[in-house]
Amino acid sequence: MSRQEQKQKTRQNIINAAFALLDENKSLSAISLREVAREAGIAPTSFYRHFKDIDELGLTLVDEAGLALRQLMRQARRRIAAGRGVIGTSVDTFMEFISANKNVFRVLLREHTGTSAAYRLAVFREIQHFIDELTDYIVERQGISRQLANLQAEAMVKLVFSAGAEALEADKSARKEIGERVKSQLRFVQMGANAAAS
Amino acid sequence: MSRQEQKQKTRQNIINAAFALLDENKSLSAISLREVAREAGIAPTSFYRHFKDIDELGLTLVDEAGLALRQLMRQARRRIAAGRGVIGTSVDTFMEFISANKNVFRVLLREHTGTSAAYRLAVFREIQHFIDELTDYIVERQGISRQLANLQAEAMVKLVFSAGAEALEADKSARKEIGERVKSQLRFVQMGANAAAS
DNA sequence: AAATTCAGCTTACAAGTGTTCGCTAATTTA
DNA sequence: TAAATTAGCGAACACTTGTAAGCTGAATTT
Repeated sequence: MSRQEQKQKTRQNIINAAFALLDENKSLSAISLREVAREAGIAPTSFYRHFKDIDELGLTLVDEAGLALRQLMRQARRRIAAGRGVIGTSVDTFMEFISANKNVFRVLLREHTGTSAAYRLAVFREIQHFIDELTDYIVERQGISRQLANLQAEAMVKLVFSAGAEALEADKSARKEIGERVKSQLRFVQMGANAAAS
Repeated sequence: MSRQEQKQKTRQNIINAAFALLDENKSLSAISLREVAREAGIAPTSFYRHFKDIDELGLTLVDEAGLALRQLMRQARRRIAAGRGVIGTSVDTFMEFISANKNVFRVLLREHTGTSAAYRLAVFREIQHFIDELTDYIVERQGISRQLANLQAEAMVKLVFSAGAEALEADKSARKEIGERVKSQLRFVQMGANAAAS
């Protein structure tokens, strides 16, 4: 294994260790450098060979989480194209993603209202990205004004994220129920926006 | 001043100190006992004369915040009774409350997705309370089924809280804009729910 | 083959943490 | 008035934290 490869691997170990520590009882600002190092199996001081700060690691995690989110969106669109309803498919895909990547979603959720302005901004950007893409989709699909579509998209994303927050700690059957509720609520929003357009 | 009075006063000092520390960069789980004691002007060890834990203080803060929220609701209802639209009045009242009690609202927001299960549950209960009261109001006012009203209320509260989160860090003009946006979104939800009822 | 680079290590330190113990001084009770 | 209670304090404890300094050994370059 070349030196570069090894370094890359250790870096990934650190990232994985951090995600593993971000369970329901720890936020980004609460994980310590030493803790991460311990989990990653390296000496505390070796951490600095890979990240300037613990904050730099944090921002990396937010980036990775945002990336995963975008992949999720693509997946949802693919499924929609294959038939079925937009809202139903999207929510189901989202819920599946959450239960399969709990800690990834947790980072976004937690840091969205967290204590670090930098993290908050980073998460905000990821969510905005999400809203923008949904806005495009709605404009195209429902043929309403961009402004209305944006309001609708924002409301929908917020509702879905809120539901996701609840779903994180729920078991399978509760998650299903949460999913159904949010689907109804999304339909309210959709109908309301369409009504407002005419 | 009697001994009891004095003790009560010190206790309140501790609570106030804690709220003061909960600015945009600190969460409940991040404030240390010693920090609070310093701010309250007492010795670290004296803290234990008033609270068993720092967690006990945390739950007290959540309770106080919830109380403030309920007072807010009452105030909003009073204003509505005095005329004007429901949604407009409620949102305006809410936004005023937030800018006047930033740290109080911050506690609810932050700990809602925070790292302590106990805090999360406590906040969840406060929000649920809020939703329940709104549900009653909607049933009475819009004459739709309890189930639909509950879905509507939940969606509305979530949207308002999300908007509140943004408003916390915004300046006055941005806050106004956020308020207008969420009002539109609430109308979407309302129209959608009414449409679903018929 | 010799020189350079550099990921990872050990050691060390100052600063902060929660919590125990025993004391004091003043209020409250008997 | 004497005894009991108790809010608040200082000292001390065993931790954990971030980070600086300097070394080692193996991969890389010359």
